[in-house]
Amino acid sequence: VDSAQIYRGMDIGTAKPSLSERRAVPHHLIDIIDPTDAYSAARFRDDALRLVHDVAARKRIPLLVGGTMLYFKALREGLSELPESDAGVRGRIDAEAAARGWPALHAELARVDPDTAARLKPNDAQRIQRALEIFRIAGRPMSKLLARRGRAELPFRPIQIALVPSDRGALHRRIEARFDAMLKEGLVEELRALRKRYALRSGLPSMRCVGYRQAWQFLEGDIKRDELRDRGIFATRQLAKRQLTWLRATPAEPFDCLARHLFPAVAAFVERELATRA
RNA sequence: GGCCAAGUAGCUCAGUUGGUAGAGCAGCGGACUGAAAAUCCGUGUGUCGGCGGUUCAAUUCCGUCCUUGGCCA
Repeated sequence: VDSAQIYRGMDIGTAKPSLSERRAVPHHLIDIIDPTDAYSAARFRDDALRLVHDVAARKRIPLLVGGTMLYFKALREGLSELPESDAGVRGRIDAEAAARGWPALHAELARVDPDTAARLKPNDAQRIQRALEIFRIAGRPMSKLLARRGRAELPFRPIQIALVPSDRGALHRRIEARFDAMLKEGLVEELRALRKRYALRSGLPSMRCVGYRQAWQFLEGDIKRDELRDRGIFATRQLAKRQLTWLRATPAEPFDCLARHLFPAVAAFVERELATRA
């Protein structure tokens, strides 16, 4: 469950598991698309359901690991039936936004889909674009389509475990060390090579990933080396904070007796983690 | 040792022709349905370096001391 490790060639900045780790435990949904392409929550849900089925059929236990919380939510709760994204429609909306500004498109959305416009801010480019895209393709407002709940029932019972850092300062120190290590391993050089191999643009989802966005700015000469380090660390911290916001909004379930019985090793791990905390 | 400049929010700085101050970044909180490591929203009391003086009133003017940087010895 990771929206960054899907990209081929983006190894250092996405902290992909090493080859030996992948040999010890088979990993999935890594290196599945080129950095020029885009993935989606819907594709993730389909892929994840298929893989869980396959793994279970081999009498193994599927572990869903990662921090892309929207993907978890899409898997758990399902998605409504909405039209897929369309590059042509998005291109036209982008052009209109460049000319008139997003608040103008927000006002336009308010005319065709007042409910969705009411919950979106006038500057939320991405969501305004999506809502307009849906209306133009489907001819119906997004709010109406969302009213029909997607099929949510899962063919398995997920046991959810989240480790929330108890010391924000320690988290920040680890993030700093992590980004320094990535720079040392050659994050900038990796991106330089990727730019030669693929026709990349700064607006691509892959190039907006934490670390790659800042390394791109560095290669363009927009920022200096120390700014690359600072901004990479800032962006990682902010991502971690958003993930914590998701976790707080996710109702906690007790790690119950059945889970302990089924997964004694996981139970032991959780107990050890809890024991190290005050 | 002398001269000059600077000391204001965690950082970089603005500002107050005297009525106790504000931006960017960071941080913190929140939202989240096919781009989500994305996108967006909210949130700023800090001995305005210390001490003293002038004044109804000083962060602002004056004196002095401290710190930092530069130049001269």
